[in-house]
Amino acid sequence: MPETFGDRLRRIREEKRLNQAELAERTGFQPSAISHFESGRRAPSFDNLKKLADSLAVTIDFLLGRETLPTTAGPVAEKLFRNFEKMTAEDQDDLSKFAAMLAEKNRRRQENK
Amino acid sequence: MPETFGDRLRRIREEKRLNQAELAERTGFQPSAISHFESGRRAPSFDNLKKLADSLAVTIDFLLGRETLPTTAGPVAEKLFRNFEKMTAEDQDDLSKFAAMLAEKNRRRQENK
DNA sequence: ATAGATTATGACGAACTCGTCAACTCACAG
DNA sequence: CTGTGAGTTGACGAGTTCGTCATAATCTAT
Repeated sequence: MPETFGDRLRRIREEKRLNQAELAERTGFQPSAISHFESGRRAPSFDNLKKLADSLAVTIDFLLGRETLPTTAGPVAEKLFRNFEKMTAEDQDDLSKFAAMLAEKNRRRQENK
Repeated sequence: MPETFGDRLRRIREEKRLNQAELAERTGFQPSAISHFESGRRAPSFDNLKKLADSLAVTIDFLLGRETLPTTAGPVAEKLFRNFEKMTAEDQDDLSKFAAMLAEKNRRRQENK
């Protein structure tokens, strides 16, 4: 059985360590709307699909299971990379180290259940 | 005026040298449905968005005008990019703010010299 | 200018999502 | 046991898209 849209949404949300209420707040939905999407009760409309992808900082294609890289998109990612271009190489290294630290922190949390 | 979804759909369809009827046949719509989409009278639903992207052989993100990253190349950018995907949404926000700070610092330094 | 292809527009009921809200389960901490 | 937080489910009217069809408008040649 293939992974449904709802399954994928849930998986990505949990990877980003958001609960339904938090994701609802970011997207401007009711928490129940997230639940409806994840359980397959409703399919998000055009506009709301965009909001979900933005809030999770992933591509819509990734959200829909067309696994083409990069998986990252949206306003947060765009701002980050735009600013990345505007700093010194040294600052870029520092930023990258900070990112590695955050990613590592998340990896360890994943381990400890 | 930003390019609307309908504008983009039309542009891509014409690039592929399809008329509305041909695209309609590929997607299983009525020709009028394509016209409705291109003129902005209707916004395609979740499912139909997928069909359109399939039939035109483009990503949904491209269809929606989301610039696919990265514009930046190099090992440092790639590492940052990979780690970005592996952190919580909140950390992504924090990282982006840190990047904005560094970029701002560099901008001010440029001014004073 | 006439004919044919292409696109545009508008209507119809059916089906769907929307936001909102209430009621319910379930896990877990005090 | 009691409460608190997270998630589920189901309902409601309002609004939208659905497929289908008819018809008007526009373009493209001969």
